Amino acid sequence: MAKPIDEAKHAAILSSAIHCINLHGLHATTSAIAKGAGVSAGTLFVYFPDKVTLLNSLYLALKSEIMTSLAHAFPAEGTIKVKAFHAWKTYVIWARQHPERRHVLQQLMLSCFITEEAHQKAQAMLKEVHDVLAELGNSRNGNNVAFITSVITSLAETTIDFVLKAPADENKIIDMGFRMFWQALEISPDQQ
Amino acid sequence: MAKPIDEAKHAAILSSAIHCINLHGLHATTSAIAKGAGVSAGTLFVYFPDKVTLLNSLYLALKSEIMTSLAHAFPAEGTIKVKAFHAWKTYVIWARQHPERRHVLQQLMLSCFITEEAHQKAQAMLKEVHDVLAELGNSRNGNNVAFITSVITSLAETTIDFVLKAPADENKIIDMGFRMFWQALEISPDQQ
Amino acid sequence: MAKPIDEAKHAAILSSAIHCINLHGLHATTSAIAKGAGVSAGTLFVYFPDKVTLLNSLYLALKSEIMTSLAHAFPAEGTIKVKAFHAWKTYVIWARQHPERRHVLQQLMLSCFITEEAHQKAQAMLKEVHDVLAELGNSRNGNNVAFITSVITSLAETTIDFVLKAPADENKIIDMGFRMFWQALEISPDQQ
Amino acid sequence: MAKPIDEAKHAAILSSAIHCINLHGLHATTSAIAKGAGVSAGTLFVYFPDKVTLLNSLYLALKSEIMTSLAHAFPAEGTIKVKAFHAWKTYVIWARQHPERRHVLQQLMLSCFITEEAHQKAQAMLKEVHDVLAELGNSRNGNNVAFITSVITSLAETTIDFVLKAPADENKIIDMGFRMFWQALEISPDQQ
DNA sequence: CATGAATGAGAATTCATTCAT
DNA sequence: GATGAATGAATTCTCATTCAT
Repeated sequence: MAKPIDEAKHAAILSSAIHCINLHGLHATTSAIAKGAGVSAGTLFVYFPDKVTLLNSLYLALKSEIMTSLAHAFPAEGTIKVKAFHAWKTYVIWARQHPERRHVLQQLMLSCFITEEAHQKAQAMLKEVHDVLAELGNSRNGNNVAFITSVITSLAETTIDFVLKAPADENKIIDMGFRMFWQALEISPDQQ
Repeated sequence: MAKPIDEAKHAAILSSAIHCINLHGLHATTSAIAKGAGVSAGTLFVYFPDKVTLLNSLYLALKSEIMTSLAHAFPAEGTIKVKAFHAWKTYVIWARQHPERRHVLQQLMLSCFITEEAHQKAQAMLKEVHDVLAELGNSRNGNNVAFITSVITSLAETTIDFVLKAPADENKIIDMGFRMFWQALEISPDQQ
Repeated sequence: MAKPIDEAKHAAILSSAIHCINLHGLHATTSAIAKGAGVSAGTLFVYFPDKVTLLNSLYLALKSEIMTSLAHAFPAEGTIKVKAFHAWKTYVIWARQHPERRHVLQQLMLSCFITEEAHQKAQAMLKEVHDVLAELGNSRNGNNVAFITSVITSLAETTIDFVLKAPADENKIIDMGFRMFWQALEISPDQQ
Repeated sequence: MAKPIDEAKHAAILSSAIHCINLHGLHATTSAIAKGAGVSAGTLFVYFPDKVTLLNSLYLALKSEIMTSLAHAFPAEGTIKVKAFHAWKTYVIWARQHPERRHVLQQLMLSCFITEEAHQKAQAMLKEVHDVLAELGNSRNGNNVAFITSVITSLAETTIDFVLKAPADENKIIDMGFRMFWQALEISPDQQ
């Protein structure tokens, strides 16, 4: 790779970017990010050609981290419900552990800086999860996989918001959210 | 008595802000907003003391618009399910009709510019809707009104995303989303 | 005169200008001055064509006020020392009573806004005082009237500074300052 | 180690500020000052965080320069009159050589931009001179050191004004001013 | 005349990016 | 590669002045 030598600096810059963007939004300045990473303003541009590229890299890094979490200890042999619960719980816990990363990711997803290419790479990484959801979707609701995916995501987001507000009830809320999600899937396509 | 303050200009600035922020995010410049509203750069600051105040006003204006839509033709005499469906459908259709307003509102809600005071004013405006949701929450799931509110909101957001992608299926998707939501509420607090 | 009708407004604007400039220097804005005078931003420009003219008018008004004070109860029949003490005391007391006017006058005199014409008009107003000083100068130090004038002024300014710091000792300081001034004049032009 | 911070540029900015403020008062713009110093608008803010800090730095730089002049060739072994004459002459000549610096210093001293801290730092620098004046004050007029200080300063200012108007008579005026000052000190506290 | 909204040319300051060291 | 001073276009906001009401 043409990547510069010091992998640690690359990571430090992304990590500092998370911290700065969490606090100041996408207005976070490159020099603040550089300072937070312990490098000079100029060095940041050795690792990332410009700020937009940095933001896209950060977006992919965060998405990738979530994917890695989901892949870990994945119950490949379990029932579909077990798989779904694994994904659900993993995501909620990741977000609980890293609320600032989630906040940054939300801002990046809404921003006009993320390129179509980055969106597609992120999509590709989701493949494994997508397969589980496809299985779910197929077994339940016609072929509306994309819709199911979005519903699970948004219910998960809501669950996370509440876990963050009431950490003590984490397990209770995770369960309750998952039950709502599971129940939601019980509809039949033609039911009124 | 000089030129009286021009309500139309106030509205034009907010409207231009929606357009600019939709395209360029919160980086949208005040001078672009002013130009889009057909006023000079300085005039914007006659109507809003500074950019942050403009953003907060915009936030409240959008929230207020949604509330007005919901209040219109509200089935005060209907069953709880009828009321909930009215709210659901109204919101989804508003967002379908004004995707750029929704996008701007999402960005504002994530941004660090909205003051606590504005959040509280918005909350207060939601009172009517909140009451419906409270009724729902009480009749179903213990007292978890806040959680129910968030779930309905997030499911609605997801529904909107899909309506925007497939406008032809609008009614089908609205129904499907609402059924998922309704079904989700069927869980009992102690169910495993 | 082409002057607009309301003499009271003219005065109110000058009075407000004194207050504003005392607090914020020559950066004081015309709209702040107008508001302080109880008139609208536009009305100020009915009475003064522009800000520079306002500042020059203010300069002349303050100089004129001092002249009026000096002329009042002037001991035309007294000895030269009596006349000088009258002038000295009158000026010091005016400044003690109106420290903000003195502060504004100092700023105006240093500023680059006062026209040569205004300076000359002020000079002309001083004629009476100038005559006393000329008499002083002639009786003592050759013809160095201008220098004497400056010396008396600067000693007076210093005296004022101290009266303002220690109002209780006003009379003592006024006397002490005057004695220093009088003593200073005792030099002979060729003395070493 | 990148470009080291350029002391010459720092000085050039202060020097340009003197020139601009002399001509246009404290309204002198930062960009005019930057241009005059041969640096870009942004560079000025590398050396001074904001305009007010620049003005305070300039104030201290000018005061410091005067102090350095006074300290140079100070007749530490001379009589009190010799010391006083050294101070007097040094100051008058400095002002004659740098009338624009004196004009700027006068404006800064009257302005509302100079912080209390800067005033105190300037005061501290004056210590040596203050000691001479204290000696003067004590030997003559009770303990009125502060008053004596002010008198000498104001007489010096007057002297400078006249030297600037008639450079040919410089020495004559310096002597005459000093004799007036010296004579002024001859008063006894209780003399009428 | 009085008003104050409208104007737009600046003003101070920021910041992504470059480049000499 | 690393540094951080230098840059200057861009940005928010100000304010003397005008003019429609």
